Amino acid sequence: MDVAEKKRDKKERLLKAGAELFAQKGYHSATVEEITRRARVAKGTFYLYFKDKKELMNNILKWLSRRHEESAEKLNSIECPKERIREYIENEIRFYDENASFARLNINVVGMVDPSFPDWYMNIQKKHVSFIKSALEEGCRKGIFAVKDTYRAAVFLRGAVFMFQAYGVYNLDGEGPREKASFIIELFLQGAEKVKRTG
Amino acid sequence: MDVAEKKRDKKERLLKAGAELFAQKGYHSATVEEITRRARVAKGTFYLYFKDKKELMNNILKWLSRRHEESAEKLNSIECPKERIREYIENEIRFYDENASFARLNINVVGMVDPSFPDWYMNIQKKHVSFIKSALEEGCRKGIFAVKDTYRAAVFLRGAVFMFQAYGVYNLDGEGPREKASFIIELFLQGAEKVKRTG
Amino acid sequence: MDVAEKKRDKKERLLKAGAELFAQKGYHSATVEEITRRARVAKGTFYLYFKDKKELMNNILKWLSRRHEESAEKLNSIECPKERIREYIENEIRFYDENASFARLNINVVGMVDPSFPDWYMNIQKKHVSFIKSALEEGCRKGIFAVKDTYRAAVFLRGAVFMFQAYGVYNLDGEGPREKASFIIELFLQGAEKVKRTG
Amino acid sequence: MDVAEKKRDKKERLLKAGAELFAQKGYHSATVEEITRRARVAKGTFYLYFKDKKELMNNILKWLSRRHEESAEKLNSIECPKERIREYIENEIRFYDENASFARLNINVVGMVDPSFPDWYMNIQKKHVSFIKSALEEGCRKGIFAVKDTYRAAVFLRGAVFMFQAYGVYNLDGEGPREKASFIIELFLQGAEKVKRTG
DNA sequence: AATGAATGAGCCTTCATTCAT
DNA sequence: TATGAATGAAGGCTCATTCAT
Repeated sequence: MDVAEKKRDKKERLLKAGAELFAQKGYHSATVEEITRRARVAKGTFYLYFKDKKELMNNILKWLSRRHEESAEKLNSIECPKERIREYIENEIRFYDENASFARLNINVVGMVDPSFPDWYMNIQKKHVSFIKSALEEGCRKGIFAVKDTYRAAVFLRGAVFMFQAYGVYNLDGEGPREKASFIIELFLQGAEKVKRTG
Repeated sequence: MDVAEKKRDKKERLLKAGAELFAQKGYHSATVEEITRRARVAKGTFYLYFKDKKELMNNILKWLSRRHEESAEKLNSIECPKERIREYIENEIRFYDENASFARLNINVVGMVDPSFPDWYMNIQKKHVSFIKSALEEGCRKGIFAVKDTYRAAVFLRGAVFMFQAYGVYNLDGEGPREKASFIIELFLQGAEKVKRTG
Repeated sequence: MDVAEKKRDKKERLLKAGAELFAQKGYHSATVEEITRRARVAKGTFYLYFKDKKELMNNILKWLSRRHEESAEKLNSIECPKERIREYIENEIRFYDENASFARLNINVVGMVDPSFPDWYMNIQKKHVSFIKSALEEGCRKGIFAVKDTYRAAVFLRGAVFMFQAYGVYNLDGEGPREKASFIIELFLQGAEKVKRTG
Repeated sequence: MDVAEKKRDKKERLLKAGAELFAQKGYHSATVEEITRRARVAKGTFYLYFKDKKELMNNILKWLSRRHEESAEKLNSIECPKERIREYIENEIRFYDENASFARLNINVVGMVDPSFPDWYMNIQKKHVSFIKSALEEGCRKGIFAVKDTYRAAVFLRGAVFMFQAYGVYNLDGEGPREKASFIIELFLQGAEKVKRTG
């Protein structure tokens, strides 16, 4: 492993350790000392890779977001908007299942430390909402969906997904992403009212 | 104003100041000094009313929750479960609108400071979910709703409501609680699928 | 001793401790911990009286300058400019003898820590020079002195005095202020050239 | 350029960079990192040439002193003590004009960092004083000067020169070394008193 | 010899908490 | 009960120095 690789490795270890600890104890309660200890690195080394603690946080957010986005890349190639949303939901739930620390971070970060953090967070939400919105609009054009206000409907759906994610993170739930996703999309599409339906 | 009242007064001022500052800057960034200054009370006095900073937070959470619950008390007297849910949603949105600091606190508090805080938070969520669940069950029995898994459906709805609350707090939205509530309940009940319905 | 007095006392103790330690080891090598220990005060207490270490330095400089100026106040009431300069010199030497730490501070401070420090220092020098200059001008008008360039002559004399001060501080010299002052003024007035003089 | 030359070159670059930075920001505020960067040398290389930062400072002081002494070497060949002093003064002023960083260093160094530094500094002063003293004694023997206490007179003159140097460094003055030197020597020799003189 | 990544002691500063009045 | 001065533990960050390459 050459020097450049070693450096990359160390930086990743710091990002990982930071993500875990920030998620576990919050930004303030996680100390730089603790982070470096977990990353098996001396305290001073931290500052070779990050200007300060805040920058680590920013980097973690970017780093995790990128991974999150990567996990969603394949979605755009799905033709059918209904199916696309289904996959989106499944992917969301799975990603949170597999990246509990990201989930907690997302939640923890809101409103903390730096005024820019919550903004960053709401931007992510807005991206999700706008992704869903496009799919809904396309679906409406194609005669699959029937919603008048696609924006609000997207917020609505995003909320439902989010809550399932949170429940998953807090271990209040015990089922797989696929089942959850199916449940959500079905309920979203068909509603909860007792009516007779005809195809 | 007798002594007992005066005491209550000071305690409330501290609770209020704490709630505002915690919501604004987060738990760690709001200092005891700042809180007491805003409450027009000497720093030492703080510790006559609260064992420590954490206890203030706990008290604030309880205090705000109580107010939140009070705002929801009338709901139980509503006969029709559909209407009850509608009112619940409207009340939720309105309460967050009117208590933005509570909203932010709720969001901020998650995962912070003390392992007990997120637990407390999820307990609140569970209460909401279980309230919705009961209404759904009742509605199913009465032939108004048709959901197989009332628990998941409740989580679903709670999520949708939550996201609208959050959007409201972050000023990303400009409509009244009533309209939002109507939108949510309609979508929840009728779904988004383009199908013919027969009564 | 009431609270206000106690506070004043503590502040003075910190100023004194700071002056001594800064003089002894320089600004950077003297730690806040050390200063508070010497002032018999807890470390945190320091920050009740001074915003930071730099502010302590600034306060010390002002504090010592004020004392220095006070020691020179009586000078202006001396009629004869020659005598006034004589007294000035004597006072300078004595003040440095008695306030060795001030002397060292003056010397140490130059160019250190903060760009404003050397400016401050040269301003002090300029004040001295301009004091001497006035006396020389007055003396010229009264026919006591004969110097064409009073400004440069003042710089000249100030330098001579300064060097005697420094020698005193560094214990390279063993005579009293009065003798030194007399020597300086005589040499300044009569020069070093071997010539016959007639009254 | 062979290896030995290269080494010398690097060492000189470090000395130069150190001298400039110490003069500019003071000993503590100039970091080894900064010094090596300016000298276009890796950080670790520093320790191949100097045991530690303090040793660099010591070397700089010696290095500059040597240059200072070299600039004064021709003085000893001047027969007439009066002229020798005149040249000495001129050289002093000129050297400081041309080596402002040395001047600042001299001033900054006093009392800083290490107890040995001010000692070193006062030793330089003593050398100057003793140089002047010899010239004065010789002048007295030759009937040019008339001073009883040549030691104190030398301190006196050294101080005057020093202050002109300092004023020059701080840009408070705008004349050439020759003029300043003439002014100083004249005032020193003839004094400031208004008296009739006969040859 | 040269490099620059890595180290960790040490310092300034903050702030929750205590305590004398 | 109320005050606010005093405390000191703890944390972020710097930087001289070491060391593997």
